[in-house]
Amino acid sequence: MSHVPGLIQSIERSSAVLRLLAAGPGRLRVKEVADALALPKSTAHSILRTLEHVGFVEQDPDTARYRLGRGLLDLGHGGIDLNELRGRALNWADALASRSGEEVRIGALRDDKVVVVHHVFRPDDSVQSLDTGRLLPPHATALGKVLLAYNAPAVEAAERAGLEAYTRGTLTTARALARSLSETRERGWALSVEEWEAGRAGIAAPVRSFGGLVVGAIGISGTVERLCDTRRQALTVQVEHVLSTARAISRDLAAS
Amino acid sequence: MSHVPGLIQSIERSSAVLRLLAAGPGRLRVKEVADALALPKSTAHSILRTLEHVGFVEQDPDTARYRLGRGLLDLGHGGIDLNELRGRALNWADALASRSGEEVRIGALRDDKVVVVHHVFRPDDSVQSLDTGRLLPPHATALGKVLLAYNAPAVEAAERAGLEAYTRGTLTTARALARSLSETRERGWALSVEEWEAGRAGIAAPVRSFGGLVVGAIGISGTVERLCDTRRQALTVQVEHVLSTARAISRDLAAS
DNA sequence: GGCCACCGTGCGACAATGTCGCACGTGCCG
DNA sequence: CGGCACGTGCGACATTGTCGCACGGTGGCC
Repeated sequence: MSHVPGLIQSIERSSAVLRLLAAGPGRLRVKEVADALALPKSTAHSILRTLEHVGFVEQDPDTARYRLGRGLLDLGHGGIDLNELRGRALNWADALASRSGEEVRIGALRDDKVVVVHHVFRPDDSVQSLDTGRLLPPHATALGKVLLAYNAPAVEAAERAGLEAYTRGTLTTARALARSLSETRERGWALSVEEWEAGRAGIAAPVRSFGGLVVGAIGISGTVERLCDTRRQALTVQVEHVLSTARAISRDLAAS
Repeated sequence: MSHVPGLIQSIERSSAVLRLLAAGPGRLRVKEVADALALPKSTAHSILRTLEHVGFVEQDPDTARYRLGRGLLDLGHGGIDLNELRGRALNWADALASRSGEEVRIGALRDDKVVVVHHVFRPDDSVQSLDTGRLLPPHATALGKVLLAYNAPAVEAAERAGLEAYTRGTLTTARALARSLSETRERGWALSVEEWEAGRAGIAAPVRSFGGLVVGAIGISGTVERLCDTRRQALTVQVEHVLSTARAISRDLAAS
């Protein structure tokens, strides 16, 4: 049927599918959805498959019928399942630690703070404390800057909470932070050099789920000498290690 | 970014937009959405415009920022706004009445019954009762058969409630009803000849909103002699009147 | 108060993408 | 046990979504 140009047809159709499923309590067959919207079976099935993938609809394993999914409710209570992120990232984190020779952290935003979801020690180091579950300041760490770069409200919240200075290098003004976040977006990864602890640096990159939504960040941290060159710029090899790992986890999440 | 083939990219993206908007309490700018999902501004804007059109997001008129819309909540409480359907159909209903020379009804499903949303009298007839707000049986009227044809759960409900016989022509078996509904889907309009009241017939067609979702039906009713030929088949001219009017209202709704 | 930069919006062309037809295998109903 | 109808997957085509660019307006900074 004629559809208004300038609007995305498949999104209109998917919203119609959701409305249709919401209209009645009964679960619907593919054929019924196709009939209701005057679509070919294939097209309806393709839309349903995608909606199922993103969690907006669920398919009853027995009857093969579709109903609304839990993902829609989560929109109200807003949030990503951190356990899934952690589980998906476990394998890759170890590999990153051994390849880079540095400790690895995986983080996500929670209440305007960075929560460390997973932590892998530096391979050849003995005395380290387990950071899992710990909260980090978003504006002073590479992990945090990645998460802020792709989440505007969190930036405002962080500024409202005050940009506390931990070292002389900590970004304490909204201007400086905004510039750093913009740089992070452009190149796709974040760098933090002595902004949180003296002598230490961090490199982090975003972990994306389907649609490109940033659901977390993964990064390495170590001494400035090991992560940076003499001009305090991040070493390309280490950046590549982080980036490729982040992309691998993203691909993994998107295929779930 | 690489996306899984077999899935619809724009739907994945739109779900990511919704999740992003749900993640924080703050309203987001187009730029912020685009940055967060690593999309060009244009693409993000196109997705947001479509989501706004279907009611899943709303744009603050002052700040131009986007937030989640009421349409998402309506999914939980499932239902179409009947007032909008009525308002949109008012003008066209009058025109249909004068062109066809018959009375016009607009109906929608409510609790497995057909509720008459709007009613226009037959032009040259004086004594008629206003049907607006009245409930009609779905299986015995043309309006109802259109609505059932595109809503499978309602069919089950109607069968559970019992297919009451009003005349000798009323379809009282699930089989006969299913066949009639299938026929209705194929040709895109419904016919009812002496199934509800003796001597009277009805012709109805679906009113579709965006995505093709059937939100209501519009039809004419009159004596069998005026609506049908000698073989009790619907007159082509009257069918065309109903169909073109239904299409016009659908276009109107889709452009809202 | 003026300037500049950024943002929201719209258009157009290209190519990627969604759509559609067809066919397979399966489960249910008769 | 046979037949039908449904869910699912694949592939080719053409439509459609995407992206780059440019305009007008607004807000912020100096």
